[in-house]
Amino acid sequence: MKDLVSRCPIEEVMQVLSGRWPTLLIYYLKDGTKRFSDLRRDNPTVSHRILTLELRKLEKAGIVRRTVFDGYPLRVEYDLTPSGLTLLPLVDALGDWWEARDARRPAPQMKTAAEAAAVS
Amino acid sequence: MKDLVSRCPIEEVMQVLSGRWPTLLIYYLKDGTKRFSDLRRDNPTVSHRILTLELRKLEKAGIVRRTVFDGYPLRVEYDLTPSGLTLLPLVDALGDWWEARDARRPAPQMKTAAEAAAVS
DNA sequence: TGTAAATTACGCACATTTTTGTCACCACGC
DNA sequence: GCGTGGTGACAAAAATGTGCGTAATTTACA
Repeated sequence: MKDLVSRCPIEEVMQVLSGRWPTLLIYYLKDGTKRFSDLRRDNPTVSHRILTLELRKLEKAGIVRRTVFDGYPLRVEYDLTPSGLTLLPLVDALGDWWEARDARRPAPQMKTAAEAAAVS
Repeated sequence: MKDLVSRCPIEEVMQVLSGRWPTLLIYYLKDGTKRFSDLRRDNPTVSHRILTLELRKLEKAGIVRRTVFDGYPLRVEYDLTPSGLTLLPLVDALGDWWEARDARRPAPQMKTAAEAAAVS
């Protein structure tokens, strides 16, 4: 998703929120200020490069604030901006919608993991 | 985003909604039933292959319903499921949030396009 | 007391993986 | 041959990962 194809705000938000990490990072920052290494621990599968890139993207979007303290063993803190805080309930709502939808779905469904296993 | 790294519903929704097209398609289907070719016209930059793939993904997620009519010039219709309809306001809310955030942002900001142009 | 090693939060170059696009092709009836 | 709604093979592009280097200071150890 390098560039936009419409002037639609929906496409613009998705440009920022698309992918696995942005929403998860927002979710983890819900608890308050975190350091870079905290976020890595929260999600061990993200590479440090991608984590920095995603955080910068969120910063540019005005969702996350990055604070650098100079000193001994370098220290950078991340937290949600006021704007980011207003986004939080929307992201949560999507999660809730997904769960509710799961409950709503007709019976003959399988979890994706089970499906994958079954195909083998 | 081939597979999940957490059991978090947020990650699961994003697996479906990530990318440029899913939310835009949902948005276009807001107006009601559309045919495949209508959706292509709504968004001329999506390749037909991706359009089918995205629609199938949304179908599997229970957001979109696909109806095939057999007859002369083949005919397939797409519309939102009840579940998809409940998702709609959430997607709209994201768009609204983005616009509101734009208004909220401090003055010395540039549009990304302008930035890109300026760098050259 | 001197020296090596670890820590933190990255940036950079390169490699791999994943996603997306292109093009050709199919069946159907007109 | 046209338009409809696709599918499949292959290619290009984009996203993501890997491993190394860096700064300043602290700690480990002899």
